Amino acid sequence: MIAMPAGQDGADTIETVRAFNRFYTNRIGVLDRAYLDTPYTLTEARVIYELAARGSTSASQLTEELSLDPAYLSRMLKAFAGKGMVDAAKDPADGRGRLLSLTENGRAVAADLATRSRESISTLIAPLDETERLALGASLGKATRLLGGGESSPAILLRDHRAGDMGRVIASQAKSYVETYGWNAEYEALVAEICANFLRNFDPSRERCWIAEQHGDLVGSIFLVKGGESTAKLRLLHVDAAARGHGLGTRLVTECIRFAQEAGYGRLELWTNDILTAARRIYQSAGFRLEKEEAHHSFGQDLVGQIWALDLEGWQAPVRLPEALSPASGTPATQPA
Amino acid sequence: MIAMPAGQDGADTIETVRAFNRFYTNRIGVLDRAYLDTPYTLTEARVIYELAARGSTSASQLTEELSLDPAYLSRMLKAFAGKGMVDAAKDPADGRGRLLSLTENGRAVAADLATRSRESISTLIAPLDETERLALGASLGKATRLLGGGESSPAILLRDHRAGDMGRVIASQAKSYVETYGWNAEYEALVAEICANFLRNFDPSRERCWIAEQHGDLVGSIFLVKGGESTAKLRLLHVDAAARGHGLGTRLVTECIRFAQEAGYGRLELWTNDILTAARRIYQSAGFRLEKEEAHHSFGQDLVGQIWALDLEGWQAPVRLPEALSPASGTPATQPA
DNA sequence: TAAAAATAGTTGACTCAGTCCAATAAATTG
DNA sequence: CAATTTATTGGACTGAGTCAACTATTTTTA
Repeated sequence: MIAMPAGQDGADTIETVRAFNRFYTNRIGVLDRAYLDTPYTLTEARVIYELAARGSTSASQLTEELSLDPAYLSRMLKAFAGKGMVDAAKDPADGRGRLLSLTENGRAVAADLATRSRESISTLIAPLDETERLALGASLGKATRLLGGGESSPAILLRDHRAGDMGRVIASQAKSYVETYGWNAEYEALVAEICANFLRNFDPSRERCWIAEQHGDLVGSIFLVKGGESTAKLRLLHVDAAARGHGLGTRLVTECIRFAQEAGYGRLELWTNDILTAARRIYQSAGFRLEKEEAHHSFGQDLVGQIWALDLEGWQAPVRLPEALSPASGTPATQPA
Repeated sequence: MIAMPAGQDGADTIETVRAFNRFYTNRIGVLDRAYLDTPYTLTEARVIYELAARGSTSASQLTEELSLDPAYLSRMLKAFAGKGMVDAAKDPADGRGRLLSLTENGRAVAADLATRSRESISTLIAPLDETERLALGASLGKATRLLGGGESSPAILLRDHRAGDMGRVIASQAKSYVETYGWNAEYEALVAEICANFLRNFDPSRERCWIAEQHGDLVGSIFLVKGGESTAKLRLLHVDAAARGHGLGTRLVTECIRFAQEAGYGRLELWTNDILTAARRIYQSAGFRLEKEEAHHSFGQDLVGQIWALDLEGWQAPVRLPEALSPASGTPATQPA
């Protein structure tokens, strides 16, 4: 009746990758033979693409990047030069090397190849509907990034919440706290209640939720809700393990404080637990002071709850170098005594 | 402050696939040249793999599947036969064709190739931690399935809820109802409340949640909770668009009813809305009767709520052919008058 | 600073994976 | 039974990619 969880350990990953490899060589490899109906080989096309992508390069860089035989590449470039596709100028810095670049003509060929490549992929994904296309793009993008092919820029976007985001926040927080601290389902219930109340009573002018997204995945969040007369409450700060080390927590807290200030609140409060040291450091650096501590038993654990507060009057974001995230990097002046 | 949603339309998908293609040929293609340190070409290895995978085949099937030149394959098979790797028996059914199969020897070669392939991939994913490996497997698996390489078997598993599942349920339902029926955030709030209460008051002997998972994605869910003396409530039935057409809804409802019966309830109730016709059909086929209808304004819409009920005394699952899912497929005998 | 070693690229010679075309032989069709 | 189609094979070829040897520089080292 109830089946096993879909276990996928290391060995299983290998089999999945192997299956993908076979599938991909069968399906895509077909398109490569007489590359896209052009007089060029797949390898030639790769060289042309690489030349177009980098402004000008050396032959050795190309052999390196594309794992080509230097002799083979040399002949290929000679042929390209013969057709007026590439310019090979002496490298002024190094007499041995030559600087290669595409001519106008060569760039036209590159553009043509790119168009054909797009068309061929367009055919490939033709049977997919929009949702499936998005899923495919996300999957292959993620695979590329995981295998080290993507740019290293994290590109984390902050945006307002949309349909389904509360659920994603609940899921990511519950999973994280259960796995990291062994908290029980009570925590997921609490987060769900908070989120439900947020949606029910949401007042856009005085409340807000920030969703941090990276490549379409939710990687962090923070909420600001009314707490009383002129008091706002910061809630549910969370940064996913995968996105830590980029100052996202600080960024979220800063956004939140700034909005609270603009919305006219005088004081910002938050409740947290002492074991969440990373979060505490962020609060401290932002200027929060610890107001109260109290032991409690929740989420199946003995914990120490903490209430922190920040005076929003004249608050200014502490100056910190972007990406400088070591615990000591907060300027001491902004830390409470 | 607030950035654009990470828009990824059709054109964007194409670019992602192209980038992946380039990356993959550069990264993986390298491994292919002198295939895995064996005397075999990549193409030869593909043929060997295919022969190992199918018990016995014809040459024409291989050329078809791997897009090979028949002449080329013929020569290759001859060479394999010479080395005692393949057996080519006359096809009794068709005198023109021959049935190909690997010999003991050939199977040993296939096993060796598989091992080397696994090792090479193991190296490739060595820098990834466990979470990243799982993500890679999931991504490539999904890409394979999307592009039509996976087995068509849906393989939907039902299991109890785990940490984070409530969040996933909330997210998928909210997204789905907002997109399909234009419901507002009130609905997400309601689902979140229901889930929170479920977790808070969860009584494993009399309550239960089923999560339907396909390839690691949540594709459906259903809840059973206490409703009163001897009455149980069925809640939050949902089947994701991607998983419809496999009888999952019926399967979930059947599981739920069966559990309710075993748990000793006498009556099962549920609340739904008349616009959810697919769900209603499932309830009807299972034997539920419409007890009450009432117009209400919720989720930003004018809706008609319905209460359905089922007498659990002596209930038996209606007989239906597996995968026979057309609305009329429920046997009339089991449908309420 | 001169000799040795490494780097960047070129050229010649070669091979073998993969292609194209035609032939053969059995099976199917009209 | 002639005509056509399907399954496979053989001959002939080509050109992508490899290996080794060589020149021209630059860098290292003794």
